[in-house]
Amino acid sequence: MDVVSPELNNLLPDEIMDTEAIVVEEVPASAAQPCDAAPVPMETDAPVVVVMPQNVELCSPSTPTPIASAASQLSLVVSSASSSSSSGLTFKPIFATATATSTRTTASLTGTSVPTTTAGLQKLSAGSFAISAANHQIILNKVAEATKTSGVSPSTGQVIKQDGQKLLVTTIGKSGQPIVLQLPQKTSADGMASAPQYKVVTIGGRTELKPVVGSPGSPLPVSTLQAQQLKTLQIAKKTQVSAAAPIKYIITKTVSKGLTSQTTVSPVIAGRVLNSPVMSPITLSESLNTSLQNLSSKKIAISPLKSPSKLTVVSVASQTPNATQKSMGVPVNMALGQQILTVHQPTSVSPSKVVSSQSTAQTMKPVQTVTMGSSQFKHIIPLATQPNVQQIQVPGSRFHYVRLVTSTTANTATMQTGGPTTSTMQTAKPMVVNTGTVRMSVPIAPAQTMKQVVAKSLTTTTTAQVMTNAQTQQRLIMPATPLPQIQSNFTNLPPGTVLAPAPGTGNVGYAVVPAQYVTQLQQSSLVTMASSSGFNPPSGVQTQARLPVNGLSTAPDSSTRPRKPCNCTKSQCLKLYCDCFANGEFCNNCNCNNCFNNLEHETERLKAIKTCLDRNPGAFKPKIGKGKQGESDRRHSKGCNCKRSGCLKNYCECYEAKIMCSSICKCVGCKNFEESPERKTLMHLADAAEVRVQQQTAAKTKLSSQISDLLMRTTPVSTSGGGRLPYTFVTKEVVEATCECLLDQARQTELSGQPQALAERLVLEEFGHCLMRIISSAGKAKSDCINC
DNA sequence: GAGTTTGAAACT
DNA sequence: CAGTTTCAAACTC
Repeated sequence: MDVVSPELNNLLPDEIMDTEAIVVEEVPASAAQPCDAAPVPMETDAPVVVVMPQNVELCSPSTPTPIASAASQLSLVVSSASSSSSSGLTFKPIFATATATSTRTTASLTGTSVPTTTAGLQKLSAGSFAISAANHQIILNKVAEATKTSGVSPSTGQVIKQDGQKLLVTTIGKSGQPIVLQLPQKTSADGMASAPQYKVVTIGGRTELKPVVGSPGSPLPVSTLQAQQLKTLQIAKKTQVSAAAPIKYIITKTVSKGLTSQTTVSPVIAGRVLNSPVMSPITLSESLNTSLQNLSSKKIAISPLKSPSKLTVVSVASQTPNATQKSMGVPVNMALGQQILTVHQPTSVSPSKVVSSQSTAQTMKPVQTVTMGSSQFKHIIPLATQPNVQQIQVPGSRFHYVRLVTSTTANTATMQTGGPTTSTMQTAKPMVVNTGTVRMSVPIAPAQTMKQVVAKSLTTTTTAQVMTNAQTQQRLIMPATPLPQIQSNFTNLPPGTVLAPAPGTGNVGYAVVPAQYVTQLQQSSLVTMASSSGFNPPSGVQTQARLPVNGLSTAPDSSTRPRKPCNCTKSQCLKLYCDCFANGEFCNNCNCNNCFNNLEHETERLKAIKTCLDRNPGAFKPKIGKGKQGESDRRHSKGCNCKRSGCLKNYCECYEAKIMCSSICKCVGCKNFEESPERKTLMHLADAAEVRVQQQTAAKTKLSSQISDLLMRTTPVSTSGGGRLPYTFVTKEVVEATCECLLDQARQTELSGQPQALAERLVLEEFGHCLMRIISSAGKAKSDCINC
């Protein structure tokens, strides 16, 4: 295992992983807040929520409730308020009111406009199960009065009881992905432990409670979960928990886009933080009550991202009272003294993209099992493709942050391989975190990237294979301190895992991994897998998820559009001069020399990132953001400083971004403003050029069509007479199409200001091209006729 | 494709 | 913070 030296770790940007202190109040779990309580800020202001690129629908058993997802998030927060023996969680559907508070952060995270109807995290009263239509969150609050019974109430059909625990399910994503919650083993009157029950929360489907034979800590039987994509959360009865210092569990599960991708379960993050002086436990209610204002100033570290939409940061822990906890994209539930489990499960792609891999998905039910039980707080987390690298997908995210946090008061955390897995998750390698107060912010891969990787694996091999191999290939850069502790706690970490102590935090570690890093890891895993399974992956290792998925091309968007290769020669691609680096990407297929922006130079790269952030904390933030009120929606964050280009060339960042210069620009002789005639001219020319290209394309297409049509009609003649001369193909339609091409060419040359002589020449050349097409077609027709 | 221009980033 | 240098992209020929 490679370990990053403390010196290097100190170089890592604090902004990325350091979290701001979060003021939380310890509140009894029973203190459920009304559903209309203050919404919990989502997104970046909250530390523990995982953003899922996938839309999820949460439906109550009786009344399926499709949820329009403004964001893709799924988080499970389970908090144990007391040592109560009863095991029950109430699940009561309640629709929360939408609030606009969370919208802002969402937008900042995703870089896209989010409907203001996004509702904050809804808090449910006891025995209730709330579904936030906007945020798609389900909060399961432990209710004291609900402890009498466990299981699903017929009337409500939504009761999941867990004594002393709250279960918060926050999800935004697509439907069809049930979540199975194994209720704590209930002790019957005769003292015998009853079979654990699994609460199946079908997102977008029905909810059902399934008794399952097996120990709480054991994986779910395959038979029970087959044919379903399940997310299993096993909640063992927690005992000996101090009521004064309730321990809460936060389980955040992320599901990536794609229905079948779930089978290729991605790395899981597991982290747990015990109560500490600085981290007092907070109840769900508190987290819900935590206003955005409180959290806004405590945003988590942000990766060097060019655009917020690409930010994938999961922050998790704060070690010192003064430590701040920042989180990108996650609502906070980050409570001190909470156990936090972040599980990322890249699930699938949109149904339309999963057709071909559907069968595979069925056979590979990714099941994530988290056992939180006993006083030891053991967490058994079957790890997916990258057991130790929890991947939280945020669409467009480019950077991955992995953070390990150990509590100073925590017991020695140990991580060991979990028990045998009998479920379909054969590949899932359970990871047991024993009382390890470790929080891990997991690297996140761009949704597209993840989806692509998943798709490839699905189409070529089984998920199990992917997972198994991924484990051996994964490599995690995790700042973690103290190193010895972390290392001892994560003996299962695959070779190459980098752990480093975070600067000044004593025992806080983190890792910063670019999205492509994960992609590379995954792809390398696929390679390994291929070697054992006979699958030959594409030669291009770093494809950035732009390949078609199952034969269906993924709709390219701005975030996934191929980036121009860089040509850096002196910067080693470790300075912002390099667009790749500036965008938080690895160089791929670039023309750079002596490139260090790759996996082979991780330490240098991290150091460079740190340096950039030290110099400018916003170095990786998007340059184009929203302007002030009354100004254009988009403007350069810093403004340009152009002197000679008039801001009408691509040298100007404003012009390049197709936005006008603003008041903050320091440019000289700026012509990039609304009323600028030069700008209008340029815009006109640009538009005209685009139109011309379209017209020309259309004309040529038409010409080809006419010729083809003509060939179809003249073929019989050719067969009888040994072929027709080319001029016989010059029909009225062909002439018209040819003229359109010529006129188009003429217009183009005229608009471009070409001399008349040149224009005439170009037109003639175009005419020649047209004739050649006609002749070629005629020849082809003749040839075809001879053959027939 | 080589050379020039340009402005952001980096440096002092 | 301002001036200078470095750098790579944009641009020109």
